[in-house]
Amino acid sequence: MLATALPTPNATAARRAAAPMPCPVRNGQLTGQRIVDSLKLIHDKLPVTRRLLHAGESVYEAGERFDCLHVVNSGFFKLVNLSADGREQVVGLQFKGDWLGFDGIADGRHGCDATAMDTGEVWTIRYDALLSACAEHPPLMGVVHSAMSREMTRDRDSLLSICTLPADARVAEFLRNWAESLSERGLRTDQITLRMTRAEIGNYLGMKLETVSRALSRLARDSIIQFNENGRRDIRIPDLAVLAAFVQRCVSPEGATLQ
Amino acid sequence: MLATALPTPNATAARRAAAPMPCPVRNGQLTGQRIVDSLKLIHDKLPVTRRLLHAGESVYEAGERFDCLHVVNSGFFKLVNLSADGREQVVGLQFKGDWLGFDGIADGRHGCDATAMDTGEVWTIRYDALLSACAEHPPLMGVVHSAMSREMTRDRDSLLSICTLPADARVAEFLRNWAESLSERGLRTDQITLRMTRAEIGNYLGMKLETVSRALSRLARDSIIQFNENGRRDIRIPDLAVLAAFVQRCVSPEGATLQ
DNA sequence: CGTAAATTTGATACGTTTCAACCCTCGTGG
DNA sequence: CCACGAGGGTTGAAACGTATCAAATTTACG
Repeated sequence: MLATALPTPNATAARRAAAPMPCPVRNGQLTGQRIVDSLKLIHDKLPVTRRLLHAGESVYEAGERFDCLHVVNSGFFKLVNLSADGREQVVGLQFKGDWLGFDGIADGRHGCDATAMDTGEVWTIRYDALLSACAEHPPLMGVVHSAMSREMTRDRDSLLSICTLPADARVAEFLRNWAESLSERGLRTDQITLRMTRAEIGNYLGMKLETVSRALSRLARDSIIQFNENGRRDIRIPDLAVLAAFVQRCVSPEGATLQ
Repeated sequence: MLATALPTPNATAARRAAAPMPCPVRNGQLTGQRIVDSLKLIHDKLPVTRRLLHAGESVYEAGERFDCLHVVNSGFFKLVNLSADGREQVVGLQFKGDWLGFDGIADGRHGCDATAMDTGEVWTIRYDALLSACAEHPPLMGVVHSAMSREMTRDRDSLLSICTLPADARVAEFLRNWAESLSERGLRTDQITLRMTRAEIGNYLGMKLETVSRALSRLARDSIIQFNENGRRDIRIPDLAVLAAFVQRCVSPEGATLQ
């Protein structure tokens, strides 16, 4: 039993599972509505500057002075953390409705690079303007806090996966999360196009590119995913539940289907 | 070269290092002042409820309804993220001046357990009361945002270490960060007492307890740290620079002392 | 169309985990 | 007072999973 690594009694392991958990589809729809509503609120109440970026262009870079936050309106973006000695780590993937730049608030400088992964648009908002607007329009503050809070939760779930799942399961979880993000935004989840190289995926998941490649090959061999005819960047997920079940099987290799 | 795992050109690797980086001691003093000032502001402007906790007691648990945030006034606390299937992961260690509970804002429920590691006090603040107070007293909002932002930055630095450093260096970095936290709070850094078991440290760093034990033994053998006469929970760090140098040596095993 | 980049796959090396034994400390109760 | 047991820690040997190195193949793109 993995969880016994911590002395804390694990009688409460299923607490989180016990929390109200609406069905994924409905939750996706609710989340989708939240994203749409938030974007509308931002657009209506804030002085935003629209900015179009192409793949590889950066919204900001680590070390730059922090003045603005950005909301992703389309496309998707990676956050890369850099160490002084040149190590780099993808620490986040941001989709429509997600924010960029919170990490700069504390010390007035950005701590990460934010880079477009394909063509996309961000809405740029001066932080001081945001604060003024929030003062006049409190619900806006709720939107901002929720976005920060959600980002922390996502980062921690990501850390949990990295530290507790073997490579194959990590890749499966990654695909599942990606599909979930698409679902929340009202997009189809059976057909997903990764706009990241194996090296980027591997960096994000804490493994090497070859390991990602092998994991995907195994998932395909077991028919948990399929590659499209064209290239190997398009992945079909016949059944998300099967993908989730695979992750569970990696965690508890019992034959029994518990819960 | 590790960094070539990502296609992004790495010409900018030292950007972060190039950012203004005051000497550690002075930075510690500045941070210490910030912590003191923040706590004073919170205490003056907010209706706080003081709450004393003993080792093992929880401030809140995952799944509980979110109503309040908490500021650590003394002691230290761990944040443990739980998955539905029982995996658990220490995702944060919070010291004096740090906040607890941000992760609950987004969906109204806490996503982690927050547990006291020794006797300590938190100041509990109703979230709605905090919002009202911030509306009347804007600097307070800055304090809250900074705290959230800093927590995100710290989590990402932690992820960077976990994904890019070998076990020994991770343990060394952990000790260095711990000492840095103490330094920022005006405490002595040559003598630190870990109030965590090897299993907890290992979980936090993404390795097993035996690996932590071996890493500490090796650091001690190389005189980078020393164990105290009493027990092996008290660790002396003769020279923080040597500890930092050890981490660098793990990353770039060249004999040359670059920069 | 040709070249560079990305991907796959195999063989091997390496680091961490697993399993096991043993030690130490501390609190408890015979 | 000391025997005892529980929890934490250390260390060794072997097993395991992932990284590394090295092809060969496919894909992207000027």
